[in-house]
Amino acid sequence: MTGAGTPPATVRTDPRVLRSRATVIAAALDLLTERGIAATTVEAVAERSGVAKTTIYRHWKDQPALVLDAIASTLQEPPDPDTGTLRGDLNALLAGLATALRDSPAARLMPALIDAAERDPAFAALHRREATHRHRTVRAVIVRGIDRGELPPDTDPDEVLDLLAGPVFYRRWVSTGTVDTVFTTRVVDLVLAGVSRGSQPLR
Amino acid sequence: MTGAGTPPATVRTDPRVLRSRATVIAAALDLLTERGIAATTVEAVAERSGVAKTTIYRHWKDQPALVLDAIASTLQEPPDPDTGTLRGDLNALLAGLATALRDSPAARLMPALIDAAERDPAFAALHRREATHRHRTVRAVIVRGIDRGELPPDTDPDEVLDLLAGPVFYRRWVSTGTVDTVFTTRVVDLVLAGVSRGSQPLR
DNA sequence: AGTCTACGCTACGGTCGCGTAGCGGAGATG
DNA sequence: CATCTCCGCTACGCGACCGTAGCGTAGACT
Repeated sequence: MTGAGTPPATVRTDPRVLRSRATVIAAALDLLTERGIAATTVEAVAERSGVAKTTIYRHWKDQPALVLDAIASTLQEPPDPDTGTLRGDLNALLAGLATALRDSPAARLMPALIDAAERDPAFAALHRREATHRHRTVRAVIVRGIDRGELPPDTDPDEVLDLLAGPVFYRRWVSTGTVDTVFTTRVVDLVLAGVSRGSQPLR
Repeated sequence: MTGAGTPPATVRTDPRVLRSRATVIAAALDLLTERGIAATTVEAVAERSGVAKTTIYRHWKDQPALVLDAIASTLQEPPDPDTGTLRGDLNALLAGLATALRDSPAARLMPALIDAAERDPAFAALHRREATHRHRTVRAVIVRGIDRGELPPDTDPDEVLDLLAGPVFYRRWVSTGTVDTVFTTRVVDLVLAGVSRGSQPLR
C-alpha cells in the first residue's frame, strides 16, 4: 500500500473522494450495527448518508464490497499494556475486551461477521484477519510471560488465549452474566491457577 | 402443550397437515444451514420442499415465523452422563458439545441465531430459551459436584459453565485450533485445577 | 357413500433493491 | 481562468419476494 510509487507524494487524492468515502462508510457502520448486514443495502446507505446511490456505485462494486470495507475499517489492535507482570497484562487486556464488547457499537456486528463468514469466503477472510490482528498482542503478552517463567515453558499460548477470551465472549453472547472486570479478573485468576499447575495432572 | 384439553385425545390432526409441516421444516433447515436466514425465503422453501407457497402461508404467518419454528425444532438437551465423578461428567458433556459443534449441521446456525437475536426480540427469546435448555444439564452436573465436595461450596456454577463452554465455542468460531476431545479434556483439567485452588487467590 | 378439509396451481398487484445511463453543476487543480 | 474530475439527480428496466384470491382435485373423516 505505502512505499511504492513516485518520490514523496501520498498519491494525492481528490478531497471530494475522501469525503464521500468517509461519509458512506460512517453511514454504513451505523446501519450495520442498527439493522444488520441484510438491511444495509446500497439504497439505505445512500439515503442515510446523503451521498447519491450512483456515487456509491462509483466507489464500490456492490453491496458486499461496501459492507466488507465498512467492517474492515473498524479493525484495531489492542495496545500492549506492559505492566511488568503477566497477570497485570492479562487483566488489562481482558478488561479492555470486556469494555469493548459492552460499550462499542462495533462489537454488535461480531456475530454478523461470523455468520457471514460461515458461508462467504470474503467474509471468512476478513474474520480471520480481524481475529489474527486482535490476538497478536495477547499472544505476545503470553509468550513474554512464558519467557519470564511465569508460565511453564511448554505452555501453548493459543490454548491459554482461548481459555481467556472464550468465557468473556460466551458471557456476552450466550449466557446471562455481566461482563465486567470482576468477571475478567476472576477468569485471569482461574486460568493462571489452572495453567500453573497444569503440568502435573492433579490428583 | 400436553396435558390440557379433553380426555385421551391427542387433538387428532389431519395427517396431511403433519406431513406438510414436517416437509417444510426440513427444507427450511436445509436452506438455513446452507445459505443462512436471509436466503431462507418462503419462495425458496416452497421450491425446495415441493410444498406450494400458498400452503406454507396457510401454516405460518410469514418468513420469520417459519424460520423461528424451524430453528426451535432443533432444540435438544444433552443427556446427563452421570459417570460418578464431576470430571467424568464434564468430560463427557464437553466432548459431546465438541462433536455437535463440529459435525451437526444445525450448529452452523448458531451465529445466525445470535446475530438475529441482537436485533429481533423473537429471536432473542428463542436464543435465551435454547441456551437455558442446553445449560440445564451442565449446571446440574456442576451442582452435584459441589454437593459431593469436588468443588468448593462457594463455587458459582454459572461461572464454571462459562469457563468450560466459552473456550470451546471460541475455538469453533474464532480461533483456528481444532475442537476435539484432546482440547476439551484439557479445558476440563485446567478449569477444575483453577477452581479447586480458586478460594485462596494465589501469590 | 357423502361431506369436509387441505392441498397444488395459476395469476396477480405491489414493494424493494439492483445496477446503469445521461445530464448539468460544483468543486478541485494548475 | 480553463480544464478536468467528481458529484447529485432523474429515470429506467429488471428480477426477487411478498402475500392473497380463486379454482379444481385428492385425500381424510363418519
